[in-house]
Amino acid sequence: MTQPKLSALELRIMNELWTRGPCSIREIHEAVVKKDRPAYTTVQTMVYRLEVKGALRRTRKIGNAHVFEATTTRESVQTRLLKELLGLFGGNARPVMAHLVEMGKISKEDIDDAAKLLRAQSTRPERNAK
Amino acid sequence: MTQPKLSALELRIMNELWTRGPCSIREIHEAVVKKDRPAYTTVQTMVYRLEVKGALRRTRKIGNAHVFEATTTRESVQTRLLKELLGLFGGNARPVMAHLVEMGKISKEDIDDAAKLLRAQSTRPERNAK
DNA sequence: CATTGATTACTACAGCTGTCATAGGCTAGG
DNA sequence: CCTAGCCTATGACAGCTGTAGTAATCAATG
Repeated sequence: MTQPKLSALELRIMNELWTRGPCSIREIHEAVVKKDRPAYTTVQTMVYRLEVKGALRRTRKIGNAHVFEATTTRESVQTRLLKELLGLFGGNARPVMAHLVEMGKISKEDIDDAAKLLRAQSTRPERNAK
Repeated sequence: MTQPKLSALELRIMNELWTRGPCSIREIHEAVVKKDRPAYTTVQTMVYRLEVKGALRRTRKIGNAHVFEATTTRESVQTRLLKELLGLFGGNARPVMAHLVEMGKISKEDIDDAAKLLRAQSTRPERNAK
């Protein structure tokens, strides 16, 4: 795997980069701090670790501050997470969907949409399954 | 939260208890060892920690061996995991389903089934959503 | 150029996870 | 009753996460 597995807080940080585009530690901190309150240097540490893991990189400087940008896509990370979850659900998507419905997280439109996607895909080249 | 949050290996162990019912450490170990190979005492340690966390308990002894049984349900743990994942997906189930389709993990039947569940539910008392 | 305020770079550390070894206790077989 | 073997109870430890303090640096301002 190219993907080095990210922790919860690391994910929160990556989320900011994914939604806002490249930003400084200050910006990430301010965004993240709304939900919870890690100190500035805590965010900084995490960013450094993400850099070491290769999930982001420094692009340029503004003043003496670095600007960071994601080098992994949200998609790929989400896919990996979902795979992991599926494993814990016995590899079967059905209980996942059942839970989503049960939790009131799925609307009719969501389902129609998924059905549409599925149809579109089945007429398409082989997707892996396993 | 009553749920103390379980790690990957802890989940694997709970899975055995959930599917097989009460069993001894030896049995859990033998089941878990097929996939990977943690030593017997590694499983033992995990079981003890799960006991401390209150996710399982000792029910009786066979010879000098204890028999353990889950005290949390698979459902509740799955729900919690899914909530966590949803958070990382921005609280929205749609990208989750899209990914599942994309990964070839969802069949037409799965979708129909979910739709059925949804209909059944919508005629039913208020489920939380939010 | 000297001061000040922000930013970086580095260090530290505690709790959780996964990993197991070891020592001692108990059961079953002879 | 004694011994072999399984099981339990503990202890240890390294790596990862989250947390943050501190010292050094840099840039801008007067």
